[in-house]
Amino acid sequence: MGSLPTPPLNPLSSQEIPIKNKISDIKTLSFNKIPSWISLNNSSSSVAKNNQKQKGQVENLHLVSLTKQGKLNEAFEFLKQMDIEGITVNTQSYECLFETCGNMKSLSKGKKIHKRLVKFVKNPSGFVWNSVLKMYCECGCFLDARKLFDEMPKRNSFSWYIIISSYAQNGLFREAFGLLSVMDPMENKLVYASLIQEISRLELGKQIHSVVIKNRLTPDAYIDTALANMYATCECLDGSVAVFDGMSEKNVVTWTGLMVGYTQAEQHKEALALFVRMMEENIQLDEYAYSTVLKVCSFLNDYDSGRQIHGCIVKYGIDSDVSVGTPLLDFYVKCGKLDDACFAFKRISHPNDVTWSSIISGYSQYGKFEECIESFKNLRCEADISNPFIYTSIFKVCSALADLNLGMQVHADAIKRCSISELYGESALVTMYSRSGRLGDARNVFDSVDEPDTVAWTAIICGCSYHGHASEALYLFGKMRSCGVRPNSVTFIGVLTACSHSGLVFEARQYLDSMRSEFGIDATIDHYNCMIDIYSRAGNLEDALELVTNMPFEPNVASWKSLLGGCWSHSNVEIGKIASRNLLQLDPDDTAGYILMFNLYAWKGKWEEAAQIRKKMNERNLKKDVSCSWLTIKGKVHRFTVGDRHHPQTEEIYSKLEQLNSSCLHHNRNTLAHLNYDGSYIPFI
DNA sequence: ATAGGGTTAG
Repeated sequence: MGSLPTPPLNPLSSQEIPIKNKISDIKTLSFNKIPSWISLNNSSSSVAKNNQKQKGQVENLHLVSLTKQGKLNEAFEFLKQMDIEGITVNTQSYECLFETCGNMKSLSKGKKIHKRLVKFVKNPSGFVWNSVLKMYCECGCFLDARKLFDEMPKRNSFSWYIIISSYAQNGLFREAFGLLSVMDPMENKLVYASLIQEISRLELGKQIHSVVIKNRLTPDAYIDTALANMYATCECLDGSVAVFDGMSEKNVVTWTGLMVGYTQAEQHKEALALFVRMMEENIQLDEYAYSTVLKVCSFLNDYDSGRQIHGCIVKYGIDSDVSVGTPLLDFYVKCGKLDDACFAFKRISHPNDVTWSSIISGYSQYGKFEECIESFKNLRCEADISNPFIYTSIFKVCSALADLNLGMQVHADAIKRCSISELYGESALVTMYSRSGRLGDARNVFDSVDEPDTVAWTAIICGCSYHGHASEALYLFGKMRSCGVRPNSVTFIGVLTACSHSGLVFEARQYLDSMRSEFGIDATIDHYNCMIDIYSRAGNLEDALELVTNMPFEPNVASWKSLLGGCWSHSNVEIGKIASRNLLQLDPDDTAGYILMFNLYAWKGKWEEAAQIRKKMNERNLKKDVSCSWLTIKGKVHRFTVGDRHHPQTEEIYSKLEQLNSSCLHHNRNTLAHLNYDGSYIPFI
């Protein structure tokens, strides 16, 4: 049950998420998605007998399928059976096996296949040899890789490329340069480009630049572009610009590369200026250039430039191209123009997962929850597309709606599709469960996180705090620190809220002070407001007032409201007057300012003053904001507002409420006061 | 050789 000023949106709560028919999916899937339980073992020999020409083809395909799924043990078992049946393993299968062994860094299996290759395959092609070489490189086994490379019967420029770029990727620049020096540079420009691409240290970059010059590989658009990008990677934008300016032939890739360089150096204005130059020089722009410049506009929040660029895109007729349309729609999302984003989205002829995640996250970020869920439903009906980004956004929407039913469905769906993003998705799930009243499930999700980061820890700490489990929240905060994870400003909101709920005034003050001294985090006004709330709730109204007036921020509505709330709970008219006066000065339309003060005067029997307040409120024609609460039962949302008697079971509900209320009587008057304040029994106006 | 998406609070 939650309480929000806006009515809950719950478009999916009583419906199922559309899940595409699994069987029909499988028919259209490519072979590598066929699950391994569809075994061809039993039928394989008969298939082979029926079609002698295709002997072994089905088996090899199955072998490839198992391998591509990473089921290497099953693949090896199947390989044994193929041997028993006398079926030859073809070249494609070998290549695939080496590729997967490399990807999975399974050196022992890779070596076995290598031995097999040598034993069974006469005169393998250069292509196969390169796949063996790549496997050794990817497994990080450079001794074997080098041995193979030196002895390789069919060595081509791709072999040089594989080993040299692998050396470079692993930081083995000495070895990379060693091989480079014995290679024919003119025949292997690609190798140079790949090596240049891997360099992220300026000294090394300069060295290779001089090698390039010495070997007369420049001027060359390809090489020089790589060099310019390399300087950008080494955070030496001057170097990039120098190479760029020295180039006589620049192509669109060169220009775009420098634009990206400016972006990475957070010089977005310069990037945009470069784009303008590109247009002036009549460079034929491609989708990469548009994509990059649109991201620049997003960063700059430059709606006008973006719209002009949109115009060019339409003129060139590429707004339906997914690689331009997606950054375009995301640009509109970042500018908060969701209608424009939606328009751009609809123009894209083949939206991909990035497109969908961009529009869905847009709706989620701007609180368009209904549209967000609607898009998600459309996606599930229209295409077999999903990714962890999309689910993360949906989890967030479920949190906002506190819709446990939908949240659990989507969670299950995400598990089936392996689409829960580490940390991002997991943290969103923690919040989703905790805000839906399932702290235990939130904890389960948190406990399953491999290495929780600041955000994940913060999510569970805030969850505990939200549920009033202050000591657990503070315990987790300690544990977070002992795990060496640094808290941030949001973490302290959670910690301070926890203190607030259990009246830990002294501890809260210590946490607040430790922010700067121990963690180097500057407290924001939100942190001070938490502290004011803590003092106020605990009845330390003088301390609270002192903090409001002397904190390093101008008090805002929330600061005074906390103080006024405390004055009401602790019946302090004097400070209450100060608080309400300031509150109403900042926001004369804030009803809480009037109501709390009215209640305070009324409680004290100061009817005249109370009437004054009420008069002022009437003069401004203010009505108390109507809050609503809701709960979902069997997928149906039951919504309640103050004094509401529309529900078919009104009588039962009110009698239960009466019962609950009388059992609360022994509590302090705050409990009742809050009920009154909500207007459930004595409507204020 | 160049491009596009997500998380924690109130």
